[in-house]
Amino acid sequence: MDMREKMMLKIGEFARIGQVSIATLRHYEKAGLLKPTALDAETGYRYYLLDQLPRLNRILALKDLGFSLEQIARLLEGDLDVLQLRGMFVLKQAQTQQLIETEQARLTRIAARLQQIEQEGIMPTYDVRLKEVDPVLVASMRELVPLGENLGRAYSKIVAYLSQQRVQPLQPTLLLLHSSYEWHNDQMAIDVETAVPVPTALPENEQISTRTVSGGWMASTVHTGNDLSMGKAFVALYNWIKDNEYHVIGTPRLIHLQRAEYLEPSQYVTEVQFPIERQREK
Amino acid sequence: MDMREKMMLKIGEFARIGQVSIATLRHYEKAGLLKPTALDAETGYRYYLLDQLPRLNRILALKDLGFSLEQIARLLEGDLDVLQLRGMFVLKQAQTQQLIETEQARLTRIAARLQQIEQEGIMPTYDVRLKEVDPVLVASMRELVPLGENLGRAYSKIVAYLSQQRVQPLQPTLLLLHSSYEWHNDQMAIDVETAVPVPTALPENEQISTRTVSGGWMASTVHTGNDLSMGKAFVALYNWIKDNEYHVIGTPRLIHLQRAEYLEPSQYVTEVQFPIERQREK
DNA sequence: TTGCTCCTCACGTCACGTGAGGTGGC
DNA sequence: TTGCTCCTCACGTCACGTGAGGTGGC
Repeated sequence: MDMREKMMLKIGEFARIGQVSIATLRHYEKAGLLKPTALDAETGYRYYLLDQLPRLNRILALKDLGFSLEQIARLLEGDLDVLQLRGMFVLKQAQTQQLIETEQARLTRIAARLQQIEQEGIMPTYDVRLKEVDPVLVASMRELVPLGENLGRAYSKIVAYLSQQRVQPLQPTLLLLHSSYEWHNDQMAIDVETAVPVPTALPENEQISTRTVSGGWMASTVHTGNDLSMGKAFVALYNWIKDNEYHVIGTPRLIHLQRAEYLEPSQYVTEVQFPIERQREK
Repeated sequence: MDMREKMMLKIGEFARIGQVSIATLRHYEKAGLLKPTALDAETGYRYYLLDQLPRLNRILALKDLGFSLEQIARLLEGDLDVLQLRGMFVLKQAQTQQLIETEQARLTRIAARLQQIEQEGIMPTYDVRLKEVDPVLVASMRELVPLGENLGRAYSKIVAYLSQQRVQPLQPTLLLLHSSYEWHNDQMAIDVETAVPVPTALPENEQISTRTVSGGWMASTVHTGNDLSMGKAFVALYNWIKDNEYHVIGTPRLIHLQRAEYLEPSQYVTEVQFPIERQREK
């Protein structure tokens, strides 16, 4: 090699100086980010100049800022004006900020789980999920149900009315718990609305009306078994909502995913939902 | 279907209730996480029971905590004792914490870049990288070099000595800048050590000694061109170190990656390194 | 002749998403 | 017959890492 020329580096040397793997350099070539200055036509050997080191460093610096190779290619093209350049960095900044917040929330949930595991010595029974539900049209009836009685006793009345109106009830039935237990006629009672989804509005009845139950974000868990054993599901939901800095903004709901006369109560499957909202910032 | 049996759900219904995609359910089956209760041998249709919803929710909750499907499989196996269970969560917590710190650091770097772009209206010239370098054995000579003179003027003396000792100098030469400019004999001068890597120790000489230059973490950037225009590289390094909450813990180094008599100074390639350390926590 | 470095495919990663091409029940 | 739902491959994603099988220069 002519000593008066700049040093040509084989891929291994350039990789060592640049502190990257050979595979990375080949990958960057395929991605159009960094082409060897020379290619030996016979052997296919790649040759690099040290002049290319700043470009490699720029690629690695941008990657370190979180840009994809495709974005880096655009950034290196040089045909961006300052506003576009700034835009890409502002966007990346926002995405990174968002990611951090997501991970912080995750950390909170992990810590809550860990505490449960340490207290109970086992994986908690109920898994809470955040979900968005759609509004739904229902035929509903609201009443005070004395303690101990079947919460959904209005269900058969609604079904009878629907059948009389020749309307098919849609699965599954919702119960909206408008209050906790309270006194009513010397008994503890609960103010509950039984709501059966229907495909279309019905004429009013003195007891049964058609309305739209609102949708929105819910903290949700699934309970298997009879209604009396549902307390822990409520506790799990409450704790999750508290630990994750949400708060309740409406009536709790029970969704009778699996329930029928011919089933044992131990086979019932009920989803419990609490409508929630992010805690306001302090 | 016998009405006295539990409802069998087709994959689409189960997916809708569980708020996941059909592809996800099929994927979880392949991963051994959630098998349909029944498979129609003729059609291949998958059938699920609502009883499986809690398991799906558990899978999704664990995924939401950041576990991989393989880890979730282990967590669901149930053959973990509390210590192992706790261990997996503690590990995940630590990893998440680590990730957040990494992203925070990234955010700091993005903000610094963004500020540079807004001030200079262009992508900064120098890209700083963090790298770890190995200790290296060198033949070195330290002297005070007056302002304006070639910093590496000791280089030829060392090379001559090495040649006399029949030792090949290894590329590339290092300069260690032991001080900034200071007064010396009525002139500004800089205390600089020229260090040529050698494969083996040499006998002492009144001017040239063999020693090991320490390794460690460096903030590094690459300058192309002559030494006089190197100021901006130093500024870029200083700012990066400050912005990223490191601090300098040793002498700056210049590495003559590309430099020779026959080259134009504009073709010189020099790496500038500052040994650094994480800022102590407040 | 033996290492050493380089070459080009091709496949794997992770958790699915997205067709392509085909079948079964109302 | 026409939608609708389901089926099974197969490929793509992103930035490389890791062989397998082969070649060129000291």
